Amino acid sequence: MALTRRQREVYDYICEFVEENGYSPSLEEIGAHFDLASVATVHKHIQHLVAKGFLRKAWNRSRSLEPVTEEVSELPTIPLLGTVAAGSPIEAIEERGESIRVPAQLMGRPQETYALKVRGDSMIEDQICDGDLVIVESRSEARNGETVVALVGGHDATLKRFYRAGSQVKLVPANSTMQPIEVAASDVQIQGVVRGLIRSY
Amino acid sequence: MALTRRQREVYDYICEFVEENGYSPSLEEIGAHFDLASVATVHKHIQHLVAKGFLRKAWNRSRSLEPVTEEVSELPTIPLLGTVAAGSPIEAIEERGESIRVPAQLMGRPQETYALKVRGDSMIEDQICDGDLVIVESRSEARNGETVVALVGGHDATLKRFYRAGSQVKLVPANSTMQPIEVAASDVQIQGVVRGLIRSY
DNA sequence: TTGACTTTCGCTTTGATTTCGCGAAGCTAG
DNA sequence: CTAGCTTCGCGAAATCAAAGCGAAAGTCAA
Repeated sequence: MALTRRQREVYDYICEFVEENGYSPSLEEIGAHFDLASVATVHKHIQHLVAKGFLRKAWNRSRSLEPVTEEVSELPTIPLLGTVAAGSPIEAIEERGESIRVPAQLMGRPQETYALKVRGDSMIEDQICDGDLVIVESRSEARNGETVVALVGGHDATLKRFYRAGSQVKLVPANSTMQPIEVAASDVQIQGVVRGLIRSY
Repeated sequence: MALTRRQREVYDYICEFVEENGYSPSLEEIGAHFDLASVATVHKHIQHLVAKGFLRKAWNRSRSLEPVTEEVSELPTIPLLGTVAAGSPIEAIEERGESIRVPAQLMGRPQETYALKVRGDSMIEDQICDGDLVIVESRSEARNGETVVALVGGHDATLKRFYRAGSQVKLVPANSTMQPIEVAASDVQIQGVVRGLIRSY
């Protein structure tokens, strides 16, 4: 989406104006700067800029122009859904409404990622410990060996390693003092796969 | 959400007032400053500012205006300085010029925080493994038990647990197959203390 | 209770944005 | 070259939001 020369000039002027004044110029002011006799002209330029993604604006709102800054490294915000038991499955995921920001490198598809606070030490041998935040990508399938959030029996969420053999699924804790859970694949619902981890000391 | 000129003026005045007096102006005072005859006008401006996220206020409380500091979207960027050996000290910290953004909850003082990529498995029992990114707060002193980045003999950076007994310092790897380093306090320079950890699968 | 504030209501004015239809240039493909 | 496209420009009318007034009612803290 390339701009024409005129559009570029208008865009630059708007940016400059906003930078300087803290509010956006009116169509008339823009027109005056370019010696244009009709605001309709300015309006059309702005529509093009919006269409091409260089500007955002609210409809029919005074001075609502906003240059779109290509925030290269804007941190995605994802919801913190609740707590997941790393040990025996004790509680399901529950909505808590919080949200956190995570580094982009931990994220796959932005819309389908969420965070859970880990409870218990059952994944300790995978270096996931109590209190850690795991970044989970929402998926309904997993590959062998991946660490997953799984719903067993429809109501208990748990964090385990996933292995499938035929129609049987093994959910293995990374803790040698604990036993794997082995159930029919139909009784397990994969909620997501762990993509990242954040720990705060 | 862009402001109109008037809204920006009002907002600026409120900020200035708060800055100067330590409390927020009343509607009447704001009105007086702009020669407005009705507080209703001021009230409307403030409602817009609140709606656009520039101001917060308590309902029906005198002088409860609070300019919203843009801290929410202002994400701390910290430099990724290089690699630190979690095992035997093999290489010093070296500048690589990269930088990453981290969640605010991992940060202490923004200016004095940096990240290092961990190499080796010597901190494995503290659930820090090869490839992890540790968030380090720059400090020259540490308390017993903290995980630190230390310079031993002036040139080798290493990640260890810190224990001090008198003038002796013990740097303990969290890996039972490895030996602690024990040296005079004068030979150890603490570079920083680990505050957080980020792992990407 | 009182007085210092904030909310809310209806109404007017002012200022900006939208939308119309029209025309002149300029680019581009057939 | 030229038909068909897009950009760029004009001006006027319509529409809507912002910005203002004054008065009355409601709240809170002291």
